[in-house]
Amino acid sequence: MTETFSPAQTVEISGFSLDTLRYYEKIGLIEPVRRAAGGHRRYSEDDLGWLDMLRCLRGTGMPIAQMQNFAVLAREGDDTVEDRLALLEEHDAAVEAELARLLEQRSKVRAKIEYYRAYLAQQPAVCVPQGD
Amino acid sequence: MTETFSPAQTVEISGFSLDTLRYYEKIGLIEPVRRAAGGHRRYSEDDLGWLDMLRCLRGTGMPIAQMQNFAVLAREGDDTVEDRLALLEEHDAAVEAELARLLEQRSKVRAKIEYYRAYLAQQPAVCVPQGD
DNA sequence: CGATAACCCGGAGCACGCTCCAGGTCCAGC
DNA sequence: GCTGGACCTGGAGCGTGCTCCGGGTTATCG
Repeated sequence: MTETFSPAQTVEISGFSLDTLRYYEKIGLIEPVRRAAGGHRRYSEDDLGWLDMLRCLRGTGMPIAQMQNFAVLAREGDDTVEDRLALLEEHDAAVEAELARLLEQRSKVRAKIEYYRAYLAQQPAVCVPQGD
Repeated sequence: MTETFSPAQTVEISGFSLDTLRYYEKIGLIEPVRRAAGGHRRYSEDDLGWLDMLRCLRGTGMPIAQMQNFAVLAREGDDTVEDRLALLEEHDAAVEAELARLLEQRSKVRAKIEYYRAYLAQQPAVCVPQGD
């Protein structure tokens, strides 16, 4: 066990591009990845788990800077679990707010759509000759 | 009637910054705004209505480029209503998809939160002396 | 009439989050 | 052994969407 994954496999699994993976490592979002003899990266299962976490956070709009805070805490060990939990809960609230905002804005867009539809219904087929 | 609004009022009402208003005008998202004698802008009620539309679109994540397409159609007159409707419907579908994505990702974040909570529950109060 | 605030313009700058590039190294298959 | 593809590095570049700056003009208020 303790399988490892090539960069290409990791791209495939994580959904991050190769460049993004290296970028994340460079800025400390990922701990330095183990290397094979020749210097090529070998991502561990733990790395993939962490990448999955990052995907969740990015996918819900967490800024890089905040993910960095989270990464620092994660690296400090088990006694930061409470802090991390707090950070996630705060983020969850932010996501909730964003969802609410989106829903509200969507309803406005839909109102505009209805408005256009009504316009078209009331002013039908401009090009159709009337009454022959 | 046919009230007009100063830039400051328009900022207040539209929620866009002064710079953003001028930027939008520059890139053609807004038609050239009428000016008072001295060259200061006077936004019309129509302008405000259009700004409200832009806010809906931006607020639901429509890229500037697409809003520009929309603006061009709007400027071409009433016989583009169908095209505009199609554009809005397409956008509405995109918003829908984005909402679905967000909801799914949120559930993953919440799963992580639960995981942390479980960890804390199982490993309670590290600092409390055990059994005196 | 003077001061202060609001506004004008063109253009530069910025924050974010990647993405691409050049010039090399490593490794798997024939 | 050689070739082609995957991978390495540091650093530059880019797309988006504003935001800020400097220097000047116009409006408002006491």
